[in-house]
Amino acid sequence: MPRRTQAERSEATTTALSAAAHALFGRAGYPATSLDAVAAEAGVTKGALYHHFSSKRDLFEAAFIREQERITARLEEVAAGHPDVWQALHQGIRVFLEHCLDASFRRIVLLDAPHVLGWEAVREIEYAHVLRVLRAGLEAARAEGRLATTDVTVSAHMLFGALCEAGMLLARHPSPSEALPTLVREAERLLSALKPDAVGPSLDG
Amino acid sequence: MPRRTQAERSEATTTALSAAAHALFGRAGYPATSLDAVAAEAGVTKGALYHHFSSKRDLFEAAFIREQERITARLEEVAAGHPDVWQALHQGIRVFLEHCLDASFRRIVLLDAPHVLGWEAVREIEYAHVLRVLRAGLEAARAEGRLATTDVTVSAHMLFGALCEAGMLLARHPSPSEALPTLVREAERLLSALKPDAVGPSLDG
DNA sequence: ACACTTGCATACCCTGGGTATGGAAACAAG
DNA sequence: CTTGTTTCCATACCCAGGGTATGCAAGTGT
Repeated sequence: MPRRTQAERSEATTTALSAAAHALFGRAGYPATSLDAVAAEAGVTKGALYHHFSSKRDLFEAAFIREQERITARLEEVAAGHPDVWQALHQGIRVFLEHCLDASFRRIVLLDAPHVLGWEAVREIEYAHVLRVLRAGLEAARAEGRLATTDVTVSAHMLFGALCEAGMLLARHPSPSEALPTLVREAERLLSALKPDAVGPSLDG
Repeated sequence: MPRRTQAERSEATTTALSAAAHALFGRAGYPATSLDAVAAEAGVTKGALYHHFSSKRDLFEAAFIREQERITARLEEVAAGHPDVWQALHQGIRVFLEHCLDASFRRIVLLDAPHVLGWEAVREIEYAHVLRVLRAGLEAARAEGRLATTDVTVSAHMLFGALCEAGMLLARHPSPSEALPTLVREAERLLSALKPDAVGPSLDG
């Protein structure tokens, strides 16, 4: 590699490290992934790693953000393709659940992130990605007067929690393609609770 | 301590270790808790620890089960005190959310367990505790013809996921006591989606 | 051409999970 | 009450792996 500028070198190793970290964290999980292994996979040494990332946690955060951007891009695509708010939400649910079949996503986002980054940090980052899209969807429905929820943020969070659990359930199922319709149906049932004509949380029979 | 039988000694140190582990894991979290610290807190050494527990993970599992038993006992109490199925479920939601204000519970059950034990193991254990109670509640409602869900297991899981997220939200709120009513309301809204007269997951407007 | 900064490799430190060994106390058998 | 055996646990150690310190070569501003 003759005559590369500093910025080029820097960017090359950074992305190589980020990609290697993403691959290894997603395959083996956080604790089973050593920094030496990441550096080796990226073709550099730990010295380079610590020059660009301050800690293992920092490196993991990069991988986490990478995953967030992937799923967010998919969801925004879906949202853009469906002018009707509820249809967009329904399709978004399906796409999210299908996305949970990806082992790296589950490992990094659902299993390791809360523990490694802490709930606060995860929430912060997700607010700029997945939760932003979900919130936007609910907000749009509310603007059209088609949402009964008082607190959109809370609803988005709870719905997201339910979807994550459903995603794990789906992935663990012996035949995910068979289980998917049921999961989607039940998820949509929960979503429908937010519609204005739902029975609501009254304490009747 | 003059003349103690083997079983007594064994049981004493085991419970001491278990209690110490529970305390430290709950306060500092899994990675920040060293086995030396646990042993010291229990008044023994690592030798004793490894004689009774096979690994750090094993020790954590004991702490996790301890937490499961605590919340499960509370919920069964609630269930027993409310003859009406839906009222029991409503009260159960409130009690669970309030229980999330306990930092040890959040740390051990919500944050660390999935990562340390793996989702499968957590699910297995929760099936014998929290999820068993929730499932029983939903099953009871179904037996009375007051539940629309086709798959009770799936509904229980998703509801549980939503409640955990709500619990984290509650705990992080600057004034949990103020936030609690909203959280409970929204949780009940989701729960009401399972009632037979809810609008359902149809693809209407 | 010069000092100076950036990018990274090598070598090292040290916490902490896990193991191996040995001894003391309790139990079983004669 | 011995004597062999097992249970319980402390001491000492191993080593993987996250993080740090140092040094050097390749780029960079003047």
